[in-house]
Amino acid sequence: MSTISRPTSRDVAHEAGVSQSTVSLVLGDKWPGRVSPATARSVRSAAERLGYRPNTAARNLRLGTTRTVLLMVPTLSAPFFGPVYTGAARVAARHGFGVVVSTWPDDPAAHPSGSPTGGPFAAPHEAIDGVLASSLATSSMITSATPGMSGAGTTPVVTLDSGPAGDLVPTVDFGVADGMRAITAHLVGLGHRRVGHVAAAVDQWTFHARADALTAAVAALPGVSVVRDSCAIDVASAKDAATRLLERSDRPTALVCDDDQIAAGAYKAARALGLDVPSDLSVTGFDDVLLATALEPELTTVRLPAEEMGAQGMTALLDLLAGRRPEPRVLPGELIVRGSTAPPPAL
Amino acid sequence: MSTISRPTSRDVAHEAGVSQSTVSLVLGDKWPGRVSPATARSVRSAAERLGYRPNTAARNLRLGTTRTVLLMVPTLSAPFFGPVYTGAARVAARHGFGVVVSTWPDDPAAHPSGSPTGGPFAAPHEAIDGVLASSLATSSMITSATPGMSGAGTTPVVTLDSGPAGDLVPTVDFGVADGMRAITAHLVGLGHRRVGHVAAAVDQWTFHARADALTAAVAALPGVSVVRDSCAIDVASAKDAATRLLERSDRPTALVCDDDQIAAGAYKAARALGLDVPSDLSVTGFDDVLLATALEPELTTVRLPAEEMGAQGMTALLDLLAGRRPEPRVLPGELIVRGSTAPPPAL
DNA sequence: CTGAAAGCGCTTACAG
DNA sequence: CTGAAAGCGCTTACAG
Repeated sequence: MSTISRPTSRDVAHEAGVSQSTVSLVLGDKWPGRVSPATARSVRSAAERLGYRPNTAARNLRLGTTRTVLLMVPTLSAPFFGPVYTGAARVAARHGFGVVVSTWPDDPAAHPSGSPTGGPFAAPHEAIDGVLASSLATSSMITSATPGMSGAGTTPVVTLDSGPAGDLVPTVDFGVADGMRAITAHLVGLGHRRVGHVAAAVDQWTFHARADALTAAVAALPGVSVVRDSCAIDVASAKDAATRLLERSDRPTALVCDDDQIAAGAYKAARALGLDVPSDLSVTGFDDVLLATALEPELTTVRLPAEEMGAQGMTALLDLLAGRRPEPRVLPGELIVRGSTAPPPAL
Repeated sequence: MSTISRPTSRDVAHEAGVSQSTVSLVLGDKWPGRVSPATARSVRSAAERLGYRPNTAARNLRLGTTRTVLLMVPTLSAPFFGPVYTGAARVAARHGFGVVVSTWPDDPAAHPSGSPTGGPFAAPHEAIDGVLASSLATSSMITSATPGMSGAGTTPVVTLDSGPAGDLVPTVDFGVADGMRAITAHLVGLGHRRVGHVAAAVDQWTFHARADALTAAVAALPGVSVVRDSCAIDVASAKDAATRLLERSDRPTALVCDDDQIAAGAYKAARALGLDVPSDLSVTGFDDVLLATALEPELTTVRLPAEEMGAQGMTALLDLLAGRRPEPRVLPGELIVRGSTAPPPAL
């Protein structure tokens, strides 16, 4: 064995006194019935002794796969997507896969000089076996979710948090509609009748679903009404939108916010108008990121299992790569009641 | 050309009417002086026509490199490390490198069942060309920063936010000491004389540096004193630590917090004690993550260019891989004065 | 200036 | 049960 460079399967073969192909069979777990148990044992121990680890590039070249999947997210600067990656990478690693991340071309942080290629995707730096596409715009749904750089054929895709897709593609979604219904029930149970919705002006399935679910939930309840304004997902825009809602003559007594960051903006709007949260105004969020418990009072919100979504998405993609057709999955959100919601002020 | 699978350099050669090696020379930009310009042009156009992209696995196998670097961070669930990754990946992509992320083994989210291998590192799923190691514990500094899984020889390492390392390893750090000095000067300029330090009880260089810098800055100013308490980096622990400081008989008029999340805990402690920020108590943070402007009042803090650190770290690692010895770099933080600091209350 | 050939380290028929 | 051999798609001496 050479001590300079890392050992190859030939080194292991030499050490064990067998041929290189036998090593490959044993270490690839294809040996039962083809190699004697004793030989298999000696190969394993030789490999261990030498600290052998197979060369990924060689295996990939031979097999025509990369054991790499691409996770596409809107941005990595938002607190929500780190955990999605973590979950996906954990499951991937268990199966010898790596995960590379790419942000959509319109994320200025990742593509300062503009996207080099056409289409909705930035070309990844290397070939990939599959794509995990998170938070797609409703319009770009399925067709464009198939990157064009794969030469011919189609790259297997699983969409995350992008809504149902029939049989076209496996999906993993959050139960956002149930989450919105839980928020509505909670607020109405507290006595609220005029609800404001501070909606994210972002063309993603999840936000359309949130708005639709709130509208539907309120419509089912006589005497309850909802007014809506929308904003970008940043605190300043959210504060402006919330202020517009709170300056209406029929001021809402509760503000349902499309995510936790927007809720932070609603807090600011309330304070600026001299309204106390929660005694004058109830506020709810969505996601349950760190921010939710950093705010004062702590935020009533719907917890979305981001890491679990990454993990389940990767599991589905692995199934797909193995030729199976994974069922659509929906991960339930959980209403977490904290200090930002209370009965509306007495009339 | 086969329409089934993706084109290889042989397909391009056939299309251009040249040999495969000529294609390789041209596309690898090694042609000047060895291939005629006309031939080079025709190869390029053939490659373009076919949508040729070189097979990474084959190149890696031939060259013995992976064009993959490993970014090791404490956790991806904290808002700080997403941008570090983004910056590193951006520079890497420009040079045909990919970045895989791994968290230290003690991150429970990423390693639910414990770390399989010994040593301070979880083994990455594949071979790598280099390591970007962020936020090392002071004790584990250099020696353990060299993963043992690279067979023989050493894997090139650049440390981020882990302090100076002499000539042992290239480093990229933040100017945290200057940042602390700026905070101190700001507070003392406002009239504060009793400062509390809510320190992160985390064994990383950056936090030791923050504490030391604050101690030194205060020691240089007659009549100014500092008291210190420490906590884990979460809002609840920070609230407790801040409360202990604020219940002292010589209550500080300003709380210098080791990061923005800790500052959020300080806000809570203040509110619980009926103290207004900033009229009764000034609070400062560190990092300037999203949270800083979500809080009310918005937080005076030191902005740390996280994405820039990722980018510069990758640049340094690329230099190192090219055989150069990149100089240590220090990225200055910037004091951002917002609404959480004001003169101390009149006596 | 151009091409034929070796070889990176694997996996997998195929022959014995 | 075991081994010799082909070949994945590149890069780079080497020969012409």
